Amino acid sequence: MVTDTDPIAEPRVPLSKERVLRAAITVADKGGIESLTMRKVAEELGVEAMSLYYHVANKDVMLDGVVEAIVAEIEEAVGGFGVPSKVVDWKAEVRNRILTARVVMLRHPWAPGVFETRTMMGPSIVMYFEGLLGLMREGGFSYDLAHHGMHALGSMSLGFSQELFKPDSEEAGEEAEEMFEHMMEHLPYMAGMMMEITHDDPDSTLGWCDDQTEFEFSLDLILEGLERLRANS
Amino acid sequence: MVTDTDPIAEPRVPLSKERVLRAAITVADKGGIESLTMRKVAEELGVEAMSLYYHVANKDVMLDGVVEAIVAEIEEAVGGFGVPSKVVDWKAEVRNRILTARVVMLRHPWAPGVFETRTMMGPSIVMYFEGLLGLMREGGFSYDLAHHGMHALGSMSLGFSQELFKPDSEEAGEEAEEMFEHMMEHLPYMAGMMMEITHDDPDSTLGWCDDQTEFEFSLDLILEGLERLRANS
DNA sequence: ACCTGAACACCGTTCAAGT
DNA sequence: ACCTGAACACCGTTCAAGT
Repeated sequence: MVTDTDPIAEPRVPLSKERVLRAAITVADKGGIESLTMRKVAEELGVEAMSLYYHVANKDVMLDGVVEAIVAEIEEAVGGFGVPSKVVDWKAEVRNRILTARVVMLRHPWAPGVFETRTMMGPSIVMYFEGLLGLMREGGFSYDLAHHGMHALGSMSLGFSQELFKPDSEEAGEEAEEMFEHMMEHLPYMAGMMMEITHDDPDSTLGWCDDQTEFEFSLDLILEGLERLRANS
Repeated sequence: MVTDTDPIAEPRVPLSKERVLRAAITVADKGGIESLTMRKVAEELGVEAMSLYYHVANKDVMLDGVVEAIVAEIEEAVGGFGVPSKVVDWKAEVRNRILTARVVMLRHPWAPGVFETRTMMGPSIVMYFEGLLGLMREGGFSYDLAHHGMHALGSMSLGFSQELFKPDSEEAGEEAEEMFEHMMEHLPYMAGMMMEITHDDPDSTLGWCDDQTEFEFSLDLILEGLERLRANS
């Protein structure tokens, strides 16, 4: 049996805000966002739910902390949010930073949903945007255009696009045959697109959308649009 | 007092899926998304919560229905999702359709959050995208480019941009003075942007971001990028 | 200083029962 | 066919109490 002095016993490391946030991320990584409850986080830590409230005021500030922790992961992945004094290729640097952020976000597929419910941005995210803004500024942008540009990038600046209606099942009920009949009749353009695109692609009809490909297409469309505006200003 | 035969009594119109969905939208319009509970919807209808389950299987399918109802509002606002056989200016038509959708979404500020939690798309949304796709196709797009384009538009195609961290309070706690000191020291680019942009603008520092202006800037950036790709293909 | 037990208000949902 | 009462499992959170 385990006592206080048992050398085999786990060290019984005390709780802390950091441990709570890490546990929250672990829980969400394992079970998705709907599993992220105070009680589950406590369980992950081997503690009662009420103990968490000593370290985080409530669930909302816990989620703020989780967002900050994810941004810290991004900071580590990109090697700091600093801005070199001379930026020769702003587009390449911004693109690289965003695609690196995306790698982190893909490790936490539930995170975009949490980011979007946050209303205030903590210091880490501010620093992230400060870095992006700095890259654009040193890359030759006016503040005004850079500001528009950050808005245009939107959630992409943090590496996610929040796809509307991920087509994992799409009309999953119907027979494929019947569904195709229906499409030919009522959705001529969708049907045409499906036929043309699946033509080149041996994957199933649902495999059209390579998220990474679409993300990079959209990102480059915006970055190139901004570069054009910058060059003509 | 009111009895069954009292002619003054309200007609006691029976429940229906449509009435439930309309009530749900009313509740969310009044109190925001967190007030949209089964019990509140029932209360809005003067009925017990459990009665709803006779008309909608559960809350999730109720939300699916709510999304469909909102898209129906969009359909009415744009005058149908049809595609003219000759499209002379795809950009203007797509732009107009999207900005009209935006007007509807602005009436329901809670709706974007609901849209983004939906996983399957119902028939109305499919028809909406069919219409957009048709406009692009008849406007001279290959299916492949149109497909990329729809992904690039993302949630903007339905009229919302889901701003990250709406800066309603942003560091609301600190004194303005102290905050400015802090910014000058640690956030040189943010501070510079703030100074340059607020310079032209008599509004408060937090009034930079006109959502409509930013939305249209982003939308036009993407539409013009797509037009360029279309013209060069 | 740090953690817990009991309790409260509020969810979504089931099910047997009413009309 | 349509609606309801009572009940259950599960939330976030408070508060007085333990160590």
